Amino acid sequence: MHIVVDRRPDGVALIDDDGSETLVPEPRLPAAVAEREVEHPRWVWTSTVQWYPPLLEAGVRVDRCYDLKLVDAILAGIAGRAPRRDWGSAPATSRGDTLFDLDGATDAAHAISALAAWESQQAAIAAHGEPTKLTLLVAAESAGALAAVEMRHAGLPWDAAAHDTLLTEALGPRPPPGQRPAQLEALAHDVEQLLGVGPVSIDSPPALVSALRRAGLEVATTRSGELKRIDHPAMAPLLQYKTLSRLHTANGWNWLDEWVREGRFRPTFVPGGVVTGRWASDGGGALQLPKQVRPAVHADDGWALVVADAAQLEPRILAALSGDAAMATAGAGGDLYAGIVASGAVVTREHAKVGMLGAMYGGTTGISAQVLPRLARSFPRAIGYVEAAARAGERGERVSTRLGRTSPAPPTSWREQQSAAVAEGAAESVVRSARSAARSWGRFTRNFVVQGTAAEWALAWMAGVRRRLWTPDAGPIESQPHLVFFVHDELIVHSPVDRVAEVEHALHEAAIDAGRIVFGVTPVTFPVTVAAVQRYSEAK
DNA sequence: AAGCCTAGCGCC
DNA sequence: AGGGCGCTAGGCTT
Repeated sequence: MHIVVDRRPDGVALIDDDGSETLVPEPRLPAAVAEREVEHPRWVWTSTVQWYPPLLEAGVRVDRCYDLKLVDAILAGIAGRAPRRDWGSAPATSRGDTLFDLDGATDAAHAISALAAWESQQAAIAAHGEPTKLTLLVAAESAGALAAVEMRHAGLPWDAAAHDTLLTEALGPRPPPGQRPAQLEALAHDVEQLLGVGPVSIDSPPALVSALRRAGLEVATTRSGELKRIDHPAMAPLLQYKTLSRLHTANGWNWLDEWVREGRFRPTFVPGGVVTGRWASDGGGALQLPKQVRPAVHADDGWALVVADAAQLEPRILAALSGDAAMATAGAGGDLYAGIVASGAVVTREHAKVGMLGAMYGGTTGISAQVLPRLARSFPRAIGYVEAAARAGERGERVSTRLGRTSPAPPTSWREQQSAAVAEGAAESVVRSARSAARSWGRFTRNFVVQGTAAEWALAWMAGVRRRLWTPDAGPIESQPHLVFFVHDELIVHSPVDRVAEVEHALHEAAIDAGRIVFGVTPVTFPVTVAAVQRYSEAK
């Protein structure tokens, strides 16, 4: 038995094999939106990552969609709605042509209930104080989900032979399973000899700490930062061992075997996977691709990788969020940190950079803390904005991104800790640890507003690039310039060499659009650096 | 054996 | 006593 979902003038029909129909009310849309929807249908479905891959396999590219699960997660944060768990297995419905054959009455029931979810979500958005912004967020989140599935489908072009060569040059030939590569073996041997306290289980931090202490070195951990400050001949081979061991275990031959097939790395991107709205990845460590292995990311013959990076995205986001005209001016020249130096606020570009990063992360030590007062004098609105977000977090309040994604409420245990600290006769240690926890939550909310809004800008950018790259009736996605990689503020497009110029144009234009979409009229610019290369490592 | 935690390091 | 992640190995618990 099959049930076909079909759109009708008076609603959405679920048609059974025997011709019987169940009519579900058409979700209502504002007139202007409805008109646009007719020209550019937006598929409403429970989950893009669930439904889109088989469509792509079948050669179907979806232009726009509405992802019920992703929107549900956003709204659950805002309205205190309980996130829904039982989405069932059926897509909701199409808006436009028939897309799915649904199998059986159970799926039909799911389709009806998903339609109800759509209406409930629309009502929640309409009731929100900023429905227009929220609608943009929902559209951007859903467009990102389409791009995520498309990027996995196309895959990142990967030169496995080049990867093998760089591994062999660094580690020696690939060893049999269970054995250490020759270079790691040699370095481990050197470390043992130079420490002179017998055999050392170099891969076990506790064992390594005790060996170092036996050798008379006062260390608490085996972190490379701590080891670097120690003057001892064993430190050089030990630090090199750690670097190479990391390469071997995280992105070595095993990784290559598992993740690269037919010249493509196909990671699973997880839209909305991070609390701030950033993407996460699942498997392959896609968002932590080390610079060491980027020479293996290689365009096909006759193609190029167009690598684009949003320059100093987060401080620019902060400037726009806070309406800091002085910081907008500092960023107008293309290098925001150089602009901060030119403003006279600080003396070096490095101070400008670590100062701004510290302001956005809540740094309290070092150069970052030293230059903060100077930045606060020159850019009071920008610095004031993150300070206010931090204070709100310390009070247990929630904060919001530009388009309306909200930070989670602090856990109950946090609230109890705060209550205990203000109770009469609270021990000083209790007060101290509560204050520390409050500051910590404040650093989270401080960063949330910037990181989360930057994620919104990046989604809008990606959606604009995706739309510009696609030409209907010109073959499948992977035969045209197409997105292949995304990391927070960076995009890679795989493009035929003779179309690179238009791809570069698309990347620049979409960045300008993204600023307008997220912030409306703002003096803040969002420049992107673009480089067409053969290997990822040649960019930047 | 499987599941969970920690240390440590990679990325933005 | 600087935000957000994912992954691996070691080492513990169940």
